[in-house]
Order: sequence, then C-alpha cells, then structure tokens
Amino acid sequence: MAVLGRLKRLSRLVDVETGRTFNAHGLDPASFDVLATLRRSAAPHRLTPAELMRSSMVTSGAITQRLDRLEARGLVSRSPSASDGRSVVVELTDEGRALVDETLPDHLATSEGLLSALTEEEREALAAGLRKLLESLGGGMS
Amino acid sequence: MAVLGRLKRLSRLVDVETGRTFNAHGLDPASFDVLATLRRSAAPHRLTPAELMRSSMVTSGAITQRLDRLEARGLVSRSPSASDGRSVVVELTDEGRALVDETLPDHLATSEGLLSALTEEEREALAAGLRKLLESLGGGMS
DNA sequence: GCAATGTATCTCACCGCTAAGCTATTTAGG
DNA sequence: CCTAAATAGCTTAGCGGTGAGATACATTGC
Repeated sequence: MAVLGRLKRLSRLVDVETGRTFNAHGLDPASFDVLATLRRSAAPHRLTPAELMRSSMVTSGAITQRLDRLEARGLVSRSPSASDGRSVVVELTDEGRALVDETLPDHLATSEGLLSALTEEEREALAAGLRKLLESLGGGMS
Repeated sequence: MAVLGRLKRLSRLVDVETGRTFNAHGLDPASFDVLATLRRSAAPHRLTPAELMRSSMVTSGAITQRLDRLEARGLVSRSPSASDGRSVVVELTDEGRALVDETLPDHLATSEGLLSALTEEEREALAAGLRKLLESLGGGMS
C-alpha cells in the first residue's frame, strides 16, 4: 500500500522539478506537453486536437485552451483539415519548433538527474513494474 | 526516461480510480486526504492546519479552503488553540469520523485492486525503487 | 437519399490550487 | 523591554482543469 502513496509523492516531486526547467524557458508543463508531442510526431509535425488530447490524457476543453494560448504566442498554428471538415490541423511554427528544440535538452538533463540515484538495473526493474501496472489497468500504450 | 512518463501516467490513473471510490461516498480526494490524515493521527484526532499542510504537500491557502468545505459540511470542527494564539485545532466530528471509517475500507480495497497485477515480490521491488528515488530527491518521509 | 448516430472541436460555468500578501501572535536579540 | 524576524492562518486574484453542452460535419443503415 505504501506503493501508491510513494507513487503520488514522487510524481508530484517530478512535476515540480521538471516544471522548473520549463519555466526557465518561458513555458509551463501543459504548453511543453503539447509542443513536445508535436515535435515527436513525424515531420511536418502536424497533429489534430483529438490526437493531442489522447496523448495528453486531458479533456477536449483543456486542449482547446492550451492551443489558444500557444497560438496566441505564435508557437503553433491552427488550420482547417482538408480531408475532414470537422477537424483542425495543429502545426508547430518555426518559432515553436525552435523553442521546443531549445528546451528539450534541458528537460532530458533534468529527467536524467532525477533518476541519477538509480543504477541501470534498478531503473529497469522500476520501469518493468510500472509498465506491468499500466498494462493491467488498461492505461494504454504503457 | 520512459520511467518518468510511466510514473506520471500511472499516478494519474490511480488518481482517477481512487477518486471514483471517494465520490461513491460523497467525498473528493482532497477532502478524504484531510479526513484520513486526521483519522490516522492519535486520538482524539486533532491536528493543526500547518500539520495538515505538511502532510498533504499543498499550500496553506488550499488547506484553509479544504477545511472551510469540511467545516461547512460538519465533518471537522475548528477551534482556537489554547497554547498558541496564532493556531487553530482541527478535529474530526463524530460525523466526520463515521464517514471516513465508512470510506476507508473501500479505499483500501480499491488500492489493493490497483496493485493486484503484481506479485508480492514485484510490489516490493517497485516500492524499493520508489523509496530510493524519493530519498534521493529529499522528498521527505519516503 | 435521409434520418439517426457518432465524431471533432469549441464554449462556458464552476472548481480547487497556487502565489502573493494580509493580520495576529510568538520568539529572539540588542 | 522592545523592536525585528519568524510563524500560523486567512484572503484573493488568477490559472488551468473538468464536465456539460452546443455546433458542425461525417458515417451508417434503411
């Protein structure tokens, strides 16, 4: 049972630490989440709000508002989908790509730092346990 | 690196699942957190807002508002501290104690269910990894 | 074809938290 | 003493999220 409590506390600590990195680049975790998801997608880094929503596990309303903010800052663009009249295509602007490319290395370094207490073996054991739990809960894409 | 992503997703899933249990008893996670912390404290289940704040890792403003809600529902009482004029003593009412006692078994069952995919050995490995990480991050009380 | 259902996105009211700042009280130092 | 700093709790503005619902378009089955 101590497992779930630790999981929660650790997740919170990780959020705080990674959030610091994002702030240093003028981003908040939610914005970085969207930008990084777009960046990870195949060039030309275009996704629909629905895809972003599934990736981020937030509601459609949250995605709309995140995109509003990012679009207002010129980091992403929204344009109507050619193939589906209900849909929208979200794309990283040059500025958005530059910002996420500048932030990502720092974020990776922060992540690495957070795990530095564990040996490679321990990390794998932890990752395996987490994956198994995620799979059992149908959390998708482990 | 997959570790941190899984950690976050799993933590979120756990929040959703445990939240369902709390809702079934007319509680939200934040309220249950306070009630359960009070219940865990030695009889007569009294703590100060500052103690609750440290236990829950939220800001003082959040505790004030949680207590406002709980007090309005008659689940806790607030009275001035006899020994420190700045301080307040929060205490479970009979009704609050009854509600948390009714909810706790369900919560434990839910928690157990969430971990049911793991063997005892796997749980211990996971717990050990999480504890080591928490310690390395100075998260306190592992 | 067309009605019924489903899907994609956005809108809006509400909610809980944070961060900053307030008041009141306690503690520490000159 | 008595001021200065620390601590306890509360207030409030603002933020990002949810959940319900609206709108528009797409798909399915008759």
